[in-house]
Amino acid sequence: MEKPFRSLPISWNEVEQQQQAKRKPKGTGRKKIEIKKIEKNSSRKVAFSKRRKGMFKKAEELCWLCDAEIGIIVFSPKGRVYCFGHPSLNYVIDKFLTENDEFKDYSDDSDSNDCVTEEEEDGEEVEEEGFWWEESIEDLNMDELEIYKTYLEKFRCNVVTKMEEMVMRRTCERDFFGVRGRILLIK
Amino acid sequence: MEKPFRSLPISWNEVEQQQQAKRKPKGTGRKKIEIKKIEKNSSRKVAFSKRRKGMFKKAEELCWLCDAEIGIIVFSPKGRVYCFGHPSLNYVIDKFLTENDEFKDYSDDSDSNDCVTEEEEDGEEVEEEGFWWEESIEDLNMDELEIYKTYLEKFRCNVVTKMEEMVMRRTCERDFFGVRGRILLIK
DNA sequence: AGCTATCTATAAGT
DNA sequence: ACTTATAGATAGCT
Repeated sequence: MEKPFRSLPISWNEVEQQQQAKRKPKGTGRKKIEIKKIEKNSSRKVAFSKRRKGMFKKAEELCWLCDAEIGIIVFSPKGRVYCFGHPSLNYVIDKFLTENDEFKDYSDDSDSNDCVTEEEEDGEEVEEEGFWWEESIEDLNMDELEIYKTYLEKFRCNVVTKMEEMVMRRTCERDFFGVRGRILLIK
Repeated sequence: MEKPFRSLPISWNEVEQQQQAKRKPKGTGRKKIEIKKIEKNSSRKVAFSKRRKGMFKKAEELCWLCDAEIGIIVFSPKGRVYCFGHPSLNYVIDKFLTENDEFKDYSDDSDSNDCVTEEEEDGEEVEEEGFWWEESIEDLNMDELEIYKTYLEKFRCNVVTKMEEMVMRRTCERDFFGVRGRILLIK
């Protein structure tokens, strides 16, 4: 055991720093916890906030990395709701409920081709008009404006409802675009 | 620098182990990745599976630790659906939809400005009556409708901007109500 | 489906 | 809120 000191992969400086750090830790660091209800009120609130954000971030990353569609609804014990949705919560819920209703045939592909982006369906006629609210209303005539007004009513109703909810719950995380959809303006 | 060896917090054995480990790493270890769509098919599949499981675990822990109610729906790009629900997915969705549908009278406005900043643009007139989009447009005449249209243009422009931003970020968590403001309808 | 180095999330403490 | 040590998640291999 007569190795020369210089063979150590850790320098004296580093060792000193480590020892120094051990003497006066600025924080205690993360501890292992049991996964059971946190009884202390303040701790539970902090954990809820941190972990909720963490989970939503994970969801966002999963959407982005793997092109997934995700909807998340979280109710706190107090009943406050927090949501995440991509492309929108209502889109995901609708899709889920629809698929649940019509007994869709999920033939087992044994996971082999999952998470593979589906190519454009050729037969599907997709209107490329865009969203109705993206249309300019400058050129609309009175009749068209009337129709627009109808859509607007529905749209505004959703906005107001959403806004009141958000204000009440003091959260701005709620997906607003429940009214998202493509509607062709009749001309 | 004549410290005795025994003051080292790291033993020779540990040092040897570390050096040994460096010589023959059994894996390359985790690498930092950009959060954008994983183009390689196989990698995306694997990431989707791992991260989906990870997220569901996080959700489960959040439920247990903080007594939360959570529902999660995930669609893979292929269209396969994966769910999580506590106490059950249907319970959470029902609760969410019920709260969404029924119009609630929120009389407590003590905290109503928590997540929004009221801002006056360009010295515009500000009224305390309410939001212009809360007004019924049923009774507006042509001139008033014209004015409404002008506000709507601005409003819609904000909505479109926000939406594009959201699509860019692929998240619907963002606060949409940057456009909130009180504007008096001239009558 | 396992392994491990490394990155990331987060429990405690300030 | 901010910091920091550490538990936990996971990218790249096999």
